[in-house]
Amino acid sequence: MGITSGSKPKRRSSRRKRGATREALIEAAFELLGDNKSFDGLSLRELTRSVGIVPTAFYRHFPRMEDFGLALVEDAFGAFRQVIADLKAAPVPDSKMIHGLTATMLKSVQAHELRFRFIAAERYGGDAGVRSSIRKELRLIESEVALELGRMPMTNGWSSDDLRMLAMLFINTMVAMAEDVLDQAGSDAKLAKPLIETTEKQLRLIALGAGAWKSAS
Amino acid sequence: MGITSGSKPKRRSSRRKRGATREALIEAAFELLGDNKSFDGLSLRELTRSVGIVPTAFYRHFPRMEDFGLALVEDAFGAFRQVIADLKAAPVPDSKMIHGLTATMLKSVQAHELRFRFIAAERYGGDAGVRSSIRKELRLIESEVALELGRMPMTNGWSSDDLRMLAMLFINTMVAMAEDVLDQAGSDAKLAKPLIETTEKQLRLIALGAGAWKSAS
DNA sequence: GCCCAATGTCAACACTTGTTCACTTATGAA
DNA sequence: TTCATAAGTGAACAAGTGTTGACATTGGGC
Repeated sequence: MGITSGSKPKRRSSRRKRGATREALIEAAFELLGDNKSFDGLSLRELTRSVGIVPTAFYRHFPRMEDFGLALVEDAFGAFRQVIADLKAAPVPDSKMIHGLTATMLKSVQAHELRFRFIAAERYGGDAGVRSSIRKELRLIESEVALELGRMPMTNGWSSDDLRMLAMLFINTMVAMAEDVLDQAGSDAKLAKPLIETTEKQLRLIALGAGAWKSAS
Repeated sequence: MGITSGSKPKRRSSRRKRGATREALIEAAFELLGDNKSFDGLSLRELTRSVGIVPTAFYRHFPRMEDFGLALVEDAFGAFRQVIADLKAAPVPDSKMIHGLTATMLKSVQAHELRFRFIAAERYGGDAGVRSSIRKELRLIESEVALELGRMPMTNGWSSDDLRMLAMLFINTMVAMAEDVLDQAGSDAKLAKPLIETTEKQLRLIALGAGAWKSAS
């Protein structure tokens, strides 16, 4: 007897590993959202359908849709932090630093395309909970970048307010590039090229401004 | 007899003036979208409900939902152009130019709050048609701003590419301020203050960079 | 004043949606 | 091996959805 004793021919669906369905839901959501949809236009049913579970099973993993949104934000910013780490780790000779930054940024953004699409789309759109959660995460990243900028010789003697101001400007410019690349070019390098060239120019101009800051005011 | 001859007690709803319902639909949409909703989460029925007409009447004004989206973009950018005009018309003594620009921008954005919310929310979110339409409009505004920047003595001898680059940077910074103000401060002047101060600093830094541009590269 | 086009109404269609409830099944720790 | 519990099922509910077609009313240009 043993194993065969309780076996039935009708096994409904091969169950996933422990936390796998949760991840599958998140991944499926990013995919659906990447296809011209926004979070609050996303339905629980099409989500579970594309994962291959019954609608009600959703609640086993997320008690409310709101919690799901926050999980998405968390996951997406995991990718964002990875990008920041890449930027820090990238070996950039000082002369071509800006070029290196944009190139690394471009590659990372394209690698995590769906997550960045999500962040861009939901940053100012739709659900309030998701939005404020994104804002909070961006603030943290601002702090991190500000800290990094403070290490550079160029910013000697700057107030922390000014450092943060510069970090925001830097991030905004980078994010704008990311958004534009995803929106217009996708993974097409040819289309992306003029966008990153413009961004490089902007960063150089900002660097020039930073060099003249305070000493000239 | 005269007027009373054909009158029935059951007049369903007082009809609006000629194009009024169309405008009412647009206005209602902005209001609904301002309340934590996004365009593709907007339903035809709740829209018509809030205007006070029957669902099917919607099609009398817009054959498809898509056309409605484009109408919204057009309307919203009407407001945006108004802001640009305000910026141009504002009497700004050179010494306090940047302060004047941000102040005017802030006032205009708050005056057309709902339209700017819409632009911010749909710029990278949801419907593809709306998104690309917004991008097109922003390009036009970029050109206009680039032209204006080209008139300033600071940009003497700049290539049109560089002018456009600067215009994009300028607009991005302004738009970021607008988005943040709407998202965090609403119409509360106290909350908005630090945001515009940061923006002013950023613009001053950009101006410094522009002053050093090309001559230093 | 007449009349057609613009605008609005009503009923009905076939779906999709979120959430509940009571069950069944598999898994991992004891 | 036992067994509590996490994970998935299926039926059912009351609402909400977009779109159709045929009909009613109004107002502005002739």
